[in-house]
Amino acid sequence: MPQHRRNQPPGIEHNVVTPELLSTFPILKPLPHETLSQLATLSSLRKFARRGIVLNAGVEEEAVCFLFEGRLQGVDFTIDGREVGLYFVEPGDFCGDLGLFDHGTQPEYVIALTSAVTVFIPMDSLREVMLKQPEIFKVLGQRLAARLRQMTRQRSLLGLPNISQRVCCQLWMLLEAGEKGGRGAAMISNPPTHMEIAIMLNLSRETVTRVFQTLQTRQIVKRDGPACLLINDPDTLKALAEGGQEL
Amino acid sequence: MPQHRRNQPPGIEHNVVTPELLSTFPILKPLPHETLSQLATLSSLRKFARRGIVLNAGVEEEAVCFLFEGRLQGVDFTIDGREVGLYFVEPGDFCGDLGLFDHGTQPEYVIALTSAVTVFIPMDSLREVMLKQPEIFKVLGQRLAARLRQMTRQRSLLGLPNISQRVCCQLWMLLEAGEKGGRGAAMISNPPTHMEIAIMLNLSRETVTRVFQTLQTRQIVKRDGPACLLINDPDTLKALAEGGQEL
DNA sequence: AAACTCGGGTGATTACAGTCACACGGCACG
DNA sequence: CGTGCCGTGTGACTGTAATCACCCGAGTTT
Repeated sequence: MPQHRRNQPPGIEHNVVTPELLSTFPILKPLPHETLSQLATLSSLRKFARRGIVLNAGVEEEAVCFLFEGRLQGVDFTIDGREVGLYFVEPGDFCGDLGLFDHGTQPEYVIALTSAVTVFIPMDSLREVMLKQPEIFKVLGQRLAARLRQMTRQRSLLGLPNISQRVCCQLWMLLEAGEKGGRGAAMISNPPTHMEIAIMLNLSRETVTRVFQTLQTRQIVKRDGPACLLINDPDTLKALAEGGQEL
Repeated sequence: MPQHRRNQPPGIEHNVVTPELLSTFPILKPLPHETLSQLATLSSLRKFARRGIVLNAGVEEEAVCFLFEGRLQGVDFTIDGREVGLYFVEPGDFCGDLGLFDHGTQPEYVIALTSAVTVFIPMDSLREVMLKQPEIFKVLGQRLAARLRQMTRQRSLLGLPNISQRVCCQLWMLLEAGEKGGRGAAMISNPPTHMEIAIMLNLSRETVTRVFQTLQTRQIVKRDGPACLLINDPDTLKALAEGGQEL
């Protein structure tokens, strides 16, 4: 955890969940203080090391996981044990919310990509709150819809027969998700490792590395330390992503 | 449309939507008759020929599509024009409901696999109804969750490196979706064509055909006319799907 | 300082699925 | 009736990504 946390909410250092901590999450913010207090007493703060398992697939998770710090990833495993990357969770966001809607089991694993600080709010209490507060229900529905859209996009990515195009497309999506920056140059901070990209795109790590190599020699992207990937030439990247240009 | 429709609800032959027709859809059934009548006056009956485009991607669809008869498929296209199969819609089900939650655009196309009869209900009226009837809202949320689960499963299918395993897994899922039947034999009615399976699994049509050939010569499956696929040996199919056996 | 791990980089080899080309039967349709 | 389309079946060829094996450097642990 290299970067400093500024304005650290109370509670973190004592492993205690305060209403203030909860209210740092956009979706919980509109809740009345009283509700937050009640939720806070039921919630627990949990920290995970890199590669730690945050949510287990298959079991009926009894809590929704709110990410305060770090980065998580939803992953699944094929029957033969291959890892499949599904989505990322960034600070302020949450995961494991599917059970809120249908009482079903968590469909995929969620693991910590970096060490992470999370708040677990019991599923049933949150569900109660959500049913009483249509506003929250609505927002949760929107999030669900957004995830479905995202999965659809990702799925169509996998349909691309050209491998470099697939990688470039993924890079482009990562760029869109992060800050776009000004014309002519952009960057992706804390980019996924080659391995992580590979499991998202059904590729081998080596193949991803090779694509990155050509992207680098062609000056389209550039590594700037381990936590930053510079996109020197977003236009060309876009062209590659859309198949308007071959690598 | 070879098979006879028994108990045809009123309205179909006059291209008029009646409340009774609407109430044949499970999700609308609990609604009071008055609400149904109102929705009915706003709705329209639309028929599609095979390969007809039911919902367009990108545009903000102004209606949710309820399928009365036939079969639809959600499809997407990659940037380079390849078709990507996403999911099926069976009679009694609906599609294009994502906009109900987030007012966004329809993420994927929906096309008719057979000639189809549908009812289009304006999105905004349905949204109003849903917000007034928490019961409906809840069911819609459940459906959304179910689709997310289904997409996740399908995504992990695509991660399988062994092609025959992928096909067998898909067959197994189709089998689960339909009627299971007794031990020792089962069937899939109206199975997708090889081409349709191929675009669902990111394969070429020929490859799917070849897998089917070996499945047939090994007596695991058997064609019974164009509308039925017999699964002689579900156990072996399952073993193949789970990688316990090589083809 | 040695011994790790982890992320990245590279070459040689090879299996294997895509592509192309064509053939065949069924069925709808004028 | 012939014509055309559609779904399926097959062979030959080939491009290409996976695999394996290895190397390197930067951090960390001990």
